[in-house]
Amino acid sequence: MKPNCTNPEWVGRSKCAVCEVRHFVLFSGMSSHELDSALLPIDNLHAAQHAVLYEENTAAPSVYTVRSGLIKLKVDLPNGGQRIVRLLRQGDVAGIETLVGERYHHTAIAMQDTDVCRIPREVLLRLDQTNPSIHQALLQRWQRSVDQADHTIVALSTGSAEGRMARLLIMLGRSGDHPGFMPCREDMGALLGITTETASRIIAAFKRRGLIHTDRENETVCDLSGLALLARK
Amino acid sequence: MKPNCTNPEWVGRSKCAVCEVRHFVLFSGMSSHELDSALLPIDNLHAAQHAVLYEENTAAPSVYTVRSGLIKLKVDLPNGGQRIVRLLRQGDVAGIETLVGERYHHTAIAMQDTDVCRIPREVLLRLDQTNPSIHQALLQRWQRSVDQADHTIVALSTGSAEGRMARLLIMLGRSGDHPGFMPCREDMGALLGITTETASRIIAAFKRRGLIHTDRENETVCDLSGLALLARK
DNA sequence: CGTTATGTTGACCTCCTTCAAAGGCTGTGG
DNA sequence: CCACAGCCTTTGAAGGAGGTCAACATAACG
Repeated sequence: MKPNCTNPEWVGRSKCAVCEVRHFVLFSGMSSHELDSALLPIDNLHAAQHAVLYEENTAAPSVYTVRSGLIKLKVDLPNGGQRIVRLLRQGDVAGIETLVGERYHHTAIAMQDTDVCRIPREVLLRLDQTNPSIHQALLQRWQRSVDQADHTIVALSTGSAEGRMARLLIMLGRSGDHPGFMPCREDMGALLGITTETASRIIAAFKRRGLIHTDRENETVCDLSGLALLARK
Repeated sequence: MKPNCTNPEWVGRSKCAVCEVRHFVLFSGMSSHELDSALLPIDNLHAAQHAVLYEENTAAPSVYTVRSGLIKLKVDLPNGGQRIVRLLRQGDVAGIETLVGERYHHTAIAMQDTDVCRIPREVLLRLDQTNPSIHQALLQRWQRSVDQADHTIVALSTGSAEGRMARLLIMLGRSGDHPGFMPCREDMGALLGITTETASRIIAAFKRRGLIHTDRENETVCDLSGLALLARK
């Protein structure tokens, strides 16, 4: 995981005021002046695909906000398997549990090349107490986590494997950041609570049925309306 | 849903200072004086079994904290079915989403006779801004919602139906409030993402295997260590 | 005492898992 | 440049787990 601080634009801390996604991330409510005067020890990091941001049950010093890319939060199962609990995209927050607890509740791994801001626990705690707009933004992120968890219960863990897969593809398709990103079959299985083989079979069947194409640039395009039909039942 | 206000002890608002579960609920951080002087328009309600606290997608004027009993949060599925997203017990909070949004995200229904405190949205928003201990308690409840949602993903929506059921029974057994409460089979199915029939079959099999007994008072007792074995895989 | 809701059980069939093998893609070293 | 290893995907075959539909039992209730 490589800090962006080599770039002179990022001298030791991330200049949130010039961040192109600042409207999506936590500090969107702060004025440029506030941000400048805060001298925040916030780092802008680049996480290569498969990089691990933090691991389940380890000490939790930092919160991360996603600037671009895709992060999975997974937990290990007692039988050796694993389950992906949530996917995080632009504007989502990883590791908020650090604000009320000592340890991370998941393992966070980049599924694509991903840019994140790393914010120390204490900084965010202080901002939460002193800055009402940050406070409000924090509450919203927390609720977003709940909503996303609920979504993986209702949409990705309920009904037939085919229906779940359709809902997953729709969800990925709605991603503004990298439309049509295809996780590996193993991750799909861990997201839907099915085996890798079943995930592969379903994707293959979707391709044969024309619900998924892979164009010349190796990008996958989904027939969202067709998938929506499958997602209903 | 019947207000407790007929009881002279509860004259129009809940006297949180004398609440026997105040250490579990939101206002545990406030002094008696603070509570008394706040004149909070908080109602103490009794929800009979099957009573509906609020419905999905309706306007959200209030947050509820559970004083005793058991509440289910469910969502309706497009195909007519339903999925229970989480269970709330003593100290849990229902409807926090009201603090950052306009509508409830679930339907909340009492599974047993349940006592709740109903707190108006605005009151909680104000307390959150003015009282740091309330603020902290609120963050903790929010995180608890996330943890509970994650638990229903990992423990109740992953693995074989038998394993899920074992984990559900263990979870219900740990309930300090009403140990060994048995939901109806339909609710079990909706919690685990399986059919009512499968839930019934598994419970029946557990009884035959001696993992569950029903004693003379019709209370069910579980062999938690035996269930823990099944829960592992 | 019938009525209704809920739990149980059976039969059948579909879907998913499991185990195994083969194909395809990529990077590496000869 | 080719061969080979390693990883991921795909596919097959077989068995098991769970869904579906239906019948029946049981308990609660008017």
